[in-house]
Amino acid sequence: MSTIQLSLPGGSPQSFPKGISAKEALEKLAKPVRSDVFAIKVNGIEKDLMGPVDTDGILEPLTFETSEGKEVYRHSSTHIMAQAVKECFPTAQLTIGPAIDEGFFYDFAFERPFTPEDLEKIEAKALEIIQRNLSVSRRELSKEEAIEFFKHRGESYKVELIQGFPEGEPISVYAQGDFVDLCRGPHVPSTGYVKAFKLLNSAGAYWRGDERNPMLQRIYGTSFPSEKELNAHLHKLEEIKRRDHRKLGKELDLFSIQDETGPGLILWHPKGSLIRLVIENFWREQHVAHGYELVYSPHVARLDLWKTSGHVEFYKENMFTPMPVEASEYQLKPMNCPFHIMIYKSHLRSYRDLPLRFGELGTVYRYERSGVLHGLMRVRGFTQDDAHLFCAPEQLAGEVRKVLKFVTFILETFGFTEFHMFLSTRPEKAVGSVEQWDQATQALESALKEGGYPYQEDPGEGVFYGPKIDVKIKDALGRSWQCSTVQIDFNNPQRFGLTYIGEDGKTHQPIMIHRALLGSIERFFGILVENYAGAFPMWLAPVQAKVLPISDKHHDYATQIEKSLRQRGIRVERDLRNEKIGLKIREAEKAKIPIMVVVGDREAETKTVSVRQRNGKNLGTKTVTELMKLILDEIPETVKKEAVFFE
RNA sequence: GCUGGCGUAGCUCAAUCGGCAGAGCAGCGGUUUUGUAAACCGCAGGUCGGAGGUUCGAUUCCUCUCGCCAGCUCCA
Repeated sequence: MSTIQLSLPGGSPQSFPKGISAKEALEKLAKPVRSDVFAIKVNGIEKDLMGPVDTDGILEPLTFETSEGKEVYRHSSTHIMAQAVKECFPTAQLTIGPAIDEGFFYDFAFERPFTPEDLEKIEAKALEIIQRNLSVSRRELSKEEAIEFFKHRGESYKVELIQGFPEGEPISVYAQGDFVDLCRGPHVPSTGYVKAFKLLNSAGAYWRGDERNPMLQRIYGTSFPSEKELNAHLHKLEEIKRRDHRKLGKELDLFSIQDETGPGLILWHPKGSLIRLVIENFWREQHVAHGYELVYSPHVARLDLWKTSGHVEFYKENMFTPMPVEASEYQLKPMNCPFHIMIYKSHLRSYRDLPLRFGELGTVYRYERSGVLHGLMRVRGFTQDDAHLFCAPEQLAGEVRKVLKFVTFILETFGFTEFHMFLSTRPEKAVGSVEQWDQATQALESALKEGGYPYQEDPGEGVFYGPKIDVKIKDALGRSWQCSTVQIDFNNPQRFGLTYIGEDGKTHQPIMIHRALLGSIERFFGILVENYAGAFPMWLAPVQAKVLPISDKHHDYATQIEKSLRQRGIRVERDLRNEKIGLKIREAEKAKIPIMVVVGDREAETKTVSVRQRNGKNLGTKTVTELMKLILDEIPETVKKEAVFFE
């Protein structure tokens, strides 16, 4: 019998008989083997723990702590769910069921949607299957055998999947009890390895994601190695619900979307508008300080403009229907770029003028299918914090570098400190030469590298007119949101015939950069609401302090305090209602006002105030000067007045 | 757009297996003059999302329609 050499990462190799199970080998190499190991990587390839090892190699045990391990665990979990569905509803057909970020799903072809009662039944059955601790085994079949096997079982979707597989390669199936599923694997050794299991919800999903295909019934679930971790996850889901900007937007009276107005169209109420105003003021000041020129453009324009820009050709499905005006047609703008281009074109430009940076908080309207609208996150009318930079090719990398620095500065001010950058390269359907793409992609890459930003490449995810960098931020709950985007465009300069006169006296074509930092003001605002759970930091809080007199004897003093704070530019309100202090505090607390200023006899006599924070902390007695300092100190320097400038 | 669920007072939610629709909070009027998350009493408030249909009678059953929610797809 031949032997093989196996080792742990960084460990010394030992000899084993060829075909030994990974588990046995591991038991000899690592003492003791952790009980939560349920799969293995052999030379970097994920394998079953019970499977044979045939080659020399390094064994890396997999647990739930690794992302690969998590995937295996959830994948096994979804098989358990699928088995439960088949046991409860034998006529349901299997389709696909992958692990996803925080759990798993499985799509079934079934004659009707699953009800919440069905889910309970399925979950109970799944727990029973876990109890049974069925061992999970792998088998390989030829393509023909596999087709025959699943045909026999009435699994026509599986047959369709297998028919799409390459010829000649063996096809693996996994079995646990009577349940057999087509699967690449690996899986946990037995169903009992899944400890905490929960089904979450069900909804329709198209076969292969195509709406022309039949609708399947998708069930979502999640699983963890312990009840404790599962509960923590369920709490997080509750927290997400609690922070939902649609709910908080109503409670805090920030905005509304009304049927009579139209879906996807936002009405900004005074408190929400105030926050927006603070955001926009900050944005404008910083743009001016960073060498941008602010512009304004109309909401509609001749359809011809959108033909020139290529939007009619490439973006039609997202545009509102054009409207006839006199002899021509006008289009509600889905983007701002053509206007900024027209401003560029209004003069003959010299290389000395470049780079030109036109910025605008430009409101655009896009037709979105009704089913995709979602609060402030996905709407039909929104304001982009847009800018278009026109530069010479050699300035490209430098401009991108500056934009990235600007992006992180702005987002950090809003309290986001974790960024993930993505570089998207040439898609299949693209304009421009491969050389142009390479050059632009290199400019983006070098800006990322020079800035020291780690990034991930998204091959083929660029826009048709050029490569781009997307920046995603992480919020307080660890969710990521894409806000900023920096896109290079060599298409539009060409379409619009943009030029500048170079040092050589000849005509050259500038390169355009489209960029947004916050993305959409509506969406970014929604993200802020959820990130802060409605408790905005001092500089954004629509009401920064509320003066609460104990009784109407103290109204004059309260009014006086209010006036002093207002004079220092603090956004302050007072509550002169004939109510007890407890109620006034409760309501100020619910409105998430950062500072409550309680004034009664004691304060009026000593010319002081009693200060309470919205977190319930009582800061005790302060002078008005101390109170003002307290509030103003909480406002970041960069948003106070002067903008910080950096190169 | 598609599949499923939902739509009752400003808000959060009851009820009616077809028979004049109910509570808390908010609002208004009064009493109370209050010390760090809800004082008390009273009043008012709804063509039950909209349009048709079935019925002696529809908020309830049926059809269509609008909107919302969860997904699919798409995306700032």
